[in-house]
Amino acid sequence: MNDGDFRHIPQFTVLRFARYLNFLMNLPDVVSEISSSEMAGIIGIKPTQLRQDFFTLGGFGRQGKKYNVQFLISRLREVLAVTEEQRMILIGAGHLGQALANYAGFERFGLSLRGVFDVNPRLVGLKIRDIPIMDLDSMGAFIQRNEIIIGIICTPHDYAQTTCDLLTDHGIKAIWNFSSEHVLAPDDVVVQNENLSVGILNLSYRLNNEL
Amino acid sequence: MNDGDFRHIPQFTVLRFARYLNFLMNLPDVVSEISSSEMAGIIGIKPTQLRQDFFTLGGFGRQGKKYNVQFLISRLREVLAVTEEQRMILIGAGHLGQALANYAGFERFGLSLRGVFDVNPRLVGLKIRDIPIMDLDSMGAFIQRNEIIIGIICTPHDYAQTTCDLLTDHGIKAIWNFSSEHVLAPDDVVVQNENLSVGILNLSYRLNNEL
DNA sequence: TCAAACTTGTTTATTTTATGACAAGCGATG
DNA sequence: CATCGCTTGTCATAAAATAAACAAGTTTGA
Repeated sequence: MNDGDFRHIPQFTVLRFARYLNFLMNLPDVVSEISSSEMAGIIGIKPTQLRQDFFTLGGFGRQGKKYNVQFLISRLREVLAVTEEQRMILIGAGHLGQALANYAGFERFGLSLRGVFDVNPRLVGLKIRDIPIMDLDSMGAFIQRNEIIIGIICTPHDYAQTTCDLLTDHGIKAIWNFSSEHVLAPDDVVVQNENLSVGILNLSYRLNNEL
Repeated sequence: MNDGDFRHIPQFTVLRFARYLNFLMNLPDVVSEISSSEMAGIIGIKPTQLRQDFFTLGGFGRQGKKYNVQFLISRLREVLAVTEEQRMILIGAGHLGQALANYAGFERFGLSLRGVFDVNPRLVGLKIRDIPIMDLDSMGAFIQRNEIIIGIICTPHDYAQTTCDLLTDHGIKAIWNFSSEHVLAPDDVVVQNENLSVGILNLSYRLNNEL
């Protein structure tokens, strides 16, 4: 119902888009359409917020009719830019690093983990799901040869910023940081800090204040 | 400088409190005081936001003087309710579950993981850092005997809601959910959904739109 | 002692996000 | 065909979060 298709998408709407996409992709195949209130109820938000979110994408859906699940999925993949393959590497093959490398759930978004790097010589040479663990010194060449654009940091916190610098020096454009240290990067690099302690501390606060 | 000490704390301020606390606890011992601009610069926010956040806690700090690191830490621990031990269990000993169980980083907040549960008989009986992996059937009794208040869900997404229900049925008051399914719980239970895909999808969006 | 360069506390304004209200459209039922 | 109950699109308003501005205090050094 609108023309330009270019409306500003609020920051928080993007986060919800990710949740919507996840939810829709987990849905059984037999579900071909869904209403805003059904979906919002399960996700735990208000239907009007969901419709407002979709409104920023321009008019799809028609009044009186539910949303088509497959169309929603493809539209959201488009917006979130996960229609084509994006290659990743991971640095730090500790417990969390290994767990993420073993997790195959990102592949359905076209996110492909190509290599794991560590400084521990006892880990170098091993494989995780056919993904080789390599020495950190070989990272630069690997990034260029394999057109890697996303780096995942799973090092101890005191190596996080150094690792981040190393990644950006070698041309990485997106960093997903799981260490407990907030890392900073140049303006042309996107950083997503995912400090797990924040989640549990927030839970602790809410446990003692909301109830 | 204020009296009642009771001001509303915005939701997002709480999340930043968690980041502040993390940052301060990672600091070397020799750093005994810090200014809002130093701290904000490293964390990647504006100094005025940091001061505004602390303002909600009532007046501490004095004009002209930097913040005392130890005082900040203890005040933040107080607000986030991590001054005393809180006991946790974890359900689902897959890769991510094992990684979290191996991660000792939460203990410094008094968060103590007491048991891991799984349905896989090949895992039951093993230990992770002295934490026993037990059969899911024994969970209810374990919760009551050990005064567990936090449950961590690391199951596949199609078992997440069932696990959540099981936990709440046995009196768990806080749930930290790492599955890709958003789980819902009764009003007297706090849920923190930590779907990892949201982070990477947000990163993908920003990579393709902010740059 | 005085001034300059810092610091934080607090209020006010701006921006961003969430909610509410309602028109408009579809589909089934009688 | 008319109506009732459902649906989404859209705009206006309310609420929340962020940023700016500045007063007021401390420290340092000339």
